[in-house]
Amino acid sequence: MNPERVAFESHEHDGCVARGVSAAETLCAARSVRLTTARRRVLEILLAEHKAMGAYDVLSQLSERGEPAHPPAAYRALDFLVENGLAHRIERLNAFVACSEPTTGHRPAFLICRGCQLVAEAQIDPEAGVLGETASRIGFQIEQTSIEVEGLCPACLPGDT
Amino acid sequence: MNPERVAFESHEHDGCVARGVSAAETLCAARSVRLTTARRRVLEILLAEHKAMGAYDVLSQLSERGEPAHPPAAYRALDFLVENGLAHRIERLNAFVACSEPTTGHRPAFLICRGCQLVAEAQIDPEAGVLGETASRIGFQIEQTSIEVEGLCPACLPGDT
DNA sequence: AAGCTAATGTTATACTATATCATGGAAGGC
DNA sequence: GCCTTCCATGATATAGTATAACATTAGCTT
Repeated sequence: MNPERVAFESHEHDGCVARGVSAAETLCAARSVRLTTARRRVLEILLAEHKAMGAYDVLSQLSERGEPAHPPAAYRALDFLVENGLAHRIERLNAFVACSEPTTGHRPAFLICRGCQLVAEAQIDPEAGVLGETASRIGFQIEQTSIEVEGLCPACLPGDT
Repeated sequence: MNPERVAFESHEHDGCVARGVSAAETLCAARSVRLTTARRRVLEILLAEHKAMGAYDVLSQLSERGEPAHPPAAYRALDFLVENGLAHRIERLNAFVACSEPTTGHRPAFLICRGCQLVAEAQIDPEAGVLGETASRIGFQIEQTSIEVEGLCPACLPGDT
């Protein structure tokens, strides 16, 4: 399977939420961190789309489900998910997306379609390649990376009618 | 010269502002766009540091110089500079930095030091390497890229006292 | 059950960015 | 020279994103 294709391929999406939550439970248990109700709800909301959602989008989804819906509720849950690799922050969009491969520690790159808003994750090691080479040459120690590209996915390319 | 080293190397910084403004003038003339006073001031402010500055940091610098200082004044000038490749937006920081190589059209990567806040620009072609390969394999058409790494520059690494 | 720690509730506020409409100023045509 | 046109700026208001600070609750350990 090519993780980076998931979002753009048509797929049985129903399973995404269930599988994602289940993977998260396993991961949290292994780490002895608590996937509380609030955190699980937010994860479910993110998993329901392959799109990036703003914190306030998440908030209104919470509100629709009758959950507490003040900003810190959303941000705290999102922070937890990001810290634990269950979600990622898309800096270009000030938004969040569920991780598509939560079992592996990783620093993915993102392909963001400006047509359909889908976000795909590509498993890329930023330390490899020219960037890592440049960093090590000048003695820069990489801690965090954001690699985000915006453009058009195959389905949104003109000509694909 | 290695452009990506500029910010982290000690250098005669006085020249940076003058050279940057002069390069901007040439570039704007060539393109028949206007480097107005407001835009030049903002560019000077950015060039005075190799750090990323928030729009409101720029705004208070403008205010200190007796320039008009309402948010649109800063954002408009910053937008102009970014559109014309004279400055870059650092998404991770919601901030802006003067371009260190304004003469060339480019989509640079950024090395952000969390110790001293300096931002260095690395001339990297994002379409090369694994990312471009992945994109073309799945048929994703890249339009914009943000490649930003955060970490510690040589001078801020512990052990360098 | 007591006591500790992590998580959540609640309110207020800080920070980032843009919409909108009014005003001013430079460049080219007549 | 003057007009027109377009681009840039002024000015005000407001939208959108994120966190500070402190009170309260809930889960775990003993």
